[in-house]
Amino acid sequence: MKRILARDVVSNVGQSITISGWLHKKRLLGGLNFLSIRDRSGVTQILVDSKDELEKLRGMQIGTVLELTGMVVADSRAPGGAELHGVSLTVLSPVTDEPPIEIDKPISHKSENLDSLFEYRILNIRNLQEQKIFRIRADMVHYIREFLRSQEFVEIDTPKLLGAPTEGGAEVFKLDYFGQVATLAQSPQFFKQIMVGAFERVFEIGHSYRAEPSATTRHLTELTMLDIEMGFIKNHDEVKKMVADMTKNVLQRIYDEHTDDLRSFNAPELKLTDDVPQFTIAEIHEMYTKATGTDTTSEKDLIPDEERWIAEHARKQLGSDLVYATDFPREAGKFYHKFKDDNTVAWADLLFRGLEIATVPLRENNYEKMVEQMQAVGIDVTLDGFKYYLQAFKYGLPVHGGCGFGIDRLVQKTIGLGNVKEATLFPRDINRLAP
RNA sequence: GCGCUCGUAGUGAAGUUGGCCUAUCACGCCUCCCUGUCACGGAGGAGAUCGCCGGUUCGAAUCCGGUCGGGCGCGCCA
Repeated sequence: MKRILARDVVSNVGQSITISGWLHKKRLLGGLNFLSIRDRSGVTQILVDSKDELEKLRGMQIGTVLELTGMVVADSRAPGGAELHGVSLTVLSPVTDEPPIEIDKPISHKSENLDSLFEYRILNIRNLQEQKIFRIRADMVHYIREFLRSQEFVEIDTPKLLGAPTEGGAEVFKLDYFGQVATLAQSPQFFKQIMVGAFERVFEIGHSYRAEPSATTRHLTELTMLDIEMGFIKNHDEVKKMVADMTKNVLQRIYDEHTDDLRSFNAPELKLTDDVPQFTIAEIHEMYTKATGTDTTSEKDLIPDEERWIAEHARKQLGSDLVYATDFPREAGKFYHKFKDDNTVAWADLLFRGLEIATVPLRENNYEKMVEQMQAVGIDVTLDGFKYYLQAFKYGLPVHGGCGFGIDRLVQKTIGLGNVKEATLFPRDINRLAP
């Protein structure tokens, strides 16, 4: 018999149907016994009226996989307006061990309980509220793809297994590769720039690996990045606008289409403006120093508290959850950045609710200048890690820029989760490699 | 990596100025009762060498040292 999903039960009133799913809840009242059966579309209530049928569930724990056939009866007292009566049930996969956590109850997201959250991830991901996080995440990624494709970006995949380390900066993971040293990619940086030479506009959604011993609420060792790169741009503003438009589009859609889900997480009200407010790093240092008395004017980057402060300012004074911090000082720049005449870098950070979610720089695209900037920081441009990269410049790259955008952080801040790991199915950090 | 903080049944918590702890509660689990539950309700029961090692003491969940692990903040972060 054809399987009917939970969401379609109510449209089969008067019919005998078969459903299958996981035993989600037993509420045994004696002569009146209710079961909740979970499938991918939701939960169906079953009224078990036969003692023999109920007896098949003796010793069966939550999570037991069942198939049930019964008559759909409309009843306003049933969740969803209908339930199954007169069921006969078959145990497809018995579960006799008591699950270590309660799947049908709210799962604690208190920071001190996060270890248990990830330790029992296999089971708590069956919790309906927990699932919402990852359904929201899946849709946000889907919206990002739709937006970028509508702007004629081509999706690419680039290798995560690389040779000797190149970019420097963040620590890289090294591993044995048939006797030679390989590293895990910290970003698709070089490859996406190379691909500008083919498609002008490219993006990749993939994993990046960083061996930084960071123990914070915003770091993972394996993270999901959206990398965008676009060529033939007039100026830095054009890239910032593209990234801002994409972000606003995705946020607005998720708020429109998951309104109830976001409310169930007490997600903050979404505040967007036509133009994302912008402040230079120097301006933020000055404003922050004036407001708090802590002098940050000699910092090359924003300190975490400044990120929170400027976000608060943008939300309260300007009505925007998004804010750009622009014009990083020259000493913060890397060899592939485009430096400006005023001793700053054409590089902006996009902050969302107080957290850096994207870096949005302009690249140097002139071959000679690129080689010069590389040699200035002691790079041997004949190494494999650089010579192929440089070919793209030697044989013609237009002015280009893009962004590295943290998907995990975007989801975290959209929902209002305290730790980026909560927005990740199976987070990887300094101590956790499983599950 | 540094600082602060936490570690008690399967889960979440209380107890932590040493003795009233033979360790308390809630949920879950087991047995039974219950005909409209939806965090069902009721009665009873099982389940913890209080992270680990060592020390102080007549006596340690509680104090001290070490160790492992978690969390938060900072640093680091193309």
